[in-house]
Amino acid sequence: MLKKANSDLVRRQNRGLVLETLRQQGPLARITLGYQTGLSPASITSISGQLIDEGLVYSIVEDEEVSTQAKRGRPQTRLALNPQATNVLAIAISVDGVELVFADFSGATREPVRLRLDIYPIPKEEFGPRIAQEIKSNAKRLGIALGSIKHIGVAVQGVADTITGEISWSPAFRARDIPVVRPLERLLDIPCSIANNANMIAEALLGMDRKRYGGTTAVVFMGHGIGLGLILNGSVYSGATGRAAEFGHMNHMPEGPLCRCGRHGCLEAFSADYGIMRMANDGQGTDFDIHAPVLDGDLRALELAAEAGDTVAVNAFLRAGEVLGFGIARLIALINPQRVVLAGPGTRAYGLMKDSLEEALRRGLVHDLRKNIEFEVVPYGKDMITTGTLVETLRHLDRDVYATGHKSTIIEFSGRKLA
Amino acid sequence: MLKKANSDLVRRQNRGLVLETLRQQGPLARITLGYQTGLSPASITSISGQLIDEGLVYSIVEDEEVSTQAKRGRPQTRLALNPQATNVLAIAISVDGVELVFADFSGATREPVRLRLDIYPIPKEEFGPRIAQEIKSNAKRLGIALGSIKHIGVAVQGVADTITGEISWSPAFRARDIPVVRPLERLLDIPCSIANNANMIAEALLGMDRKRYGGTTAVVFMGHGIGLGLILNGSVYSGATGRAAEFGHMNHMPEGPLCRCGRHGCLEAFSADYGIMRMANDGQGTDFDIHAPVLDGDLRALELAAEAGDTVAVNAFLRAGEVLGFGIARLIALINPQRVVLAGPGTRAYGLMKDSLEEALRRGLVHDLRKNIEFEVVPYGKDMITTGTLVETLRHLDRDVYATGHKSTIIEFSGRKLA
DNA sequence: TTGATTTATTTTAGCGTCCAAAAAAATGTT
DNA sequence: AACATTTTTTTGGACGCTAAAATAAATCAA
Repeated sequence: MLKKANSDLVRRQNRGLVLETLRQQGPLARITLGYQTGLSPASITSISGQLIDEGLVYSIVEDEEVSTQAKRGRPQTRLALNPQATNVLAIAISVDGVELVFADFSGATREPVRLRLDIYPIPKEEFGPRIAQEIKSNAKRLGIALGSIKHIGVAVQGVADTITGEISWSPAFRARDIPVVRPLERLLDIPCSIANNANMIAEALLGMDRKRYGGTTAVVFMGHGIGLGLILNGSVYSGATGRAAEFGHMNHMPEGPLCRCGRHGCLEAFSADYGIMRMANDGQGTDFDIHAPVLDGDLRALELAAEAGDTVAVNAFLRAGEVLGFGIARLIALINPQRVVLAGPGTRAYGLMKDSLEEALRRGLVHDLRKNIEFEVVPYGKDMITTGTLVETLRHLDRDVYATGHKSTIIEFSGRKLA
Repeated sequence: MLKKANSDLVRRQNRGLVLETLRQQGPLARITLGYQTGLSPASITSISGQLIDEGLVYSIVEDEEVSTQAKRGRPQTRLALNPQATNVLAIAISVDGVELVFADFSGATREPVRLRLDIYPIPKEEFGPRIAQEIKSNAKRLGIALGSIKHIGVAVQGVADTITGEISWSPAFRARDIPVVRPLERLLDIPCSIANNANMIAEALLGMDRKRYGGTTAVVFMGHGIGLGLILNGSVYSGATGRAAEFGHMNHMPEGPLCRCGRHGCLEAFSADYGIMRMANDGQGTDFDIHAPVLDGDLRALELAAEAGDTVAVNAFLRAGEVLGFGIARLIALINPQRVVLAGPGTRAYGLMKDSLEEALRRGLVHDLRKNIEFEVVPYGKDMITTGTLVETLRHLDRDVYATGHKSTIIEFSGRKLA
């Protein structure tokens, strides 16, 4: 259903457009900004004037002639997002621990902070307060005023419920339904949101190259688990109840090996790191502790063995690739994306899985669907998750918070209007 | 990325809103319309005035006091969509043949026209012209001027490419890549679009009850094939390249029975009517012609046998239900919809599949995901597909064609402006 | 050095849309 | 007939956008 439109909408949308354009393209002169947004120079003057007054944007004073080689005419003065306008915080939670990344309004980040916390056994009510405490002390240490932080984005490995703001289930915790958003908002008085980390990788890709990933893209995350981020018509889709897609727990075969979730035959029971290790260790998984975190050294050793031709190791990776291939075939049959991206630390062993994965795609998918899909493996950077979280958080500020303008704020100062 | 906003956008959106509100809620007084849309009475007067001038809406002259019991105050005058403003046409193509349904701007339909055409063997270039011919003659017969038809919506069983406007593949044709949109537009000079019939059923549900189906709903169509219509965040999603989801050809098991698409183990090879018949006939499908259309009488007989307790028949339905259940479990793991709807003629035998389907859901899906999903079977009406197509077509007119207003049209009359 | 030229930005004047408030319309009540 | 009530229309103003004019700030050329 359509929504009512009025001049408020127009202002919000165009302000948001200007902010997003500056964010994506870096500092731009007003004339370029006008060209990129489609707005007239007059409107740009008006909108940017307000944004400057509000301290969100500033006019760059070009020292010397910079790069712009002496051209005729009045020189351009470029506008940029003001880094000091606000701060944001991204939090990544996984079996590897908890990481905080502070950033300013321009998106520039501070050094990531890795918390020294054993979160696995933590009782569910203690997690939120504990993190809030860490945020406070680290912000203080870095000289960031708590009040200057306008949003906190949390990315978690596992199932995040974006509506209740809880971690429904995560391999990083023994507990379930751990409240995160509520306690952080209450204790810190900062708006907060939570999402699944595969979705945040999708956001990061979208932030990197909107043209490439902007249509319909499936981002498969391979690591301690198998996750999925879906980009549909240019924006990241998160499930109906706010719960992200559970691709790793899509069933591959009814009577398969035991999964960490308690079911049998989930995709991730074959293709996540623990599935591969189990397959290599005993082929059937009878005496293998699937809940123990897989050490990267052990996995690396298995990869080397496979590369050296060890049959058991080779087969473990081939099986992982095959099952992943069928999973992707099913995904394609449902969603029909233009592009499938493999990401995450698990892609390091992609070479060992490639053949069986492609064979599975051939067997599991009609040619018509397969032929138009671009397939790619992106090199994995550990910071993709926090980067994506920051992208999402800053876009939220651009579109929903600062696009509105401060008119209402001014009125709030009292009933008395400014002359 | 956001788009530029201006007063043009405001007008279009609000005009569209008024048209959609009248379409969904029937005739309304201006005051009610204002309340429903959130627009002020002044704006409603202005917008509806224009719509009336353009002949899209008219003011109902209430003969006598009608239902409105004598109330104080100026009586309401209700506004309604003008049926004569335009006509539209929905075309449904399936193995059962081709059906035309003409409707006016209010959505009132004429008697469906079932074409006498054997389309299966038709060469791909002949289909479009042939249909165009039929449209012309039937419109003439019904006294509908071709020029009054402003849009044609086509729904097809199979894979429709909404971008090229071709039928990529359909069980109703021997040929592939049959152009539809292009020839109809060229020969009739009427804008045309094509979609998958499961998507059109989703549109029909959405049109019936927006609140119920408006969030994220998966509509599974059971019939000669297994189709899927996805409603994501309130609107029907069609795949990236414009190709609708191919749920029926999602692989269930690598070495399964042969499917009509040529692969082995597709969902529909177990659960579509021909899959069930094959299973009942020989259990393995060695000497069963899967390409022959299944006669409804035969299927009905099998259902009766199963209801009477015939083991082979019972098992065929149970197997169909089981595989469909696993397919739906996989679908849920990916999309996490709020609601799953089963529709189509195949639901007649739902009672025979229910137990195994539910058991498969239990085995294939983590409890967390399963517990929040509403599951329902809707009784199937043959007209759902054309109804959905008309819903979509009329919404397109409301939002994209008539929302724009006729200002540009007036200017087009010549360079000369009207005084 | 000065005026012409060029390009970027700001100002001005006007337009379209929305809305609050006032006015008008159309009916019922007393 | 005067008043009350409800709906619809009209009026006057606000907001945001834009074309066009004006202004600003530089280079170029003589």
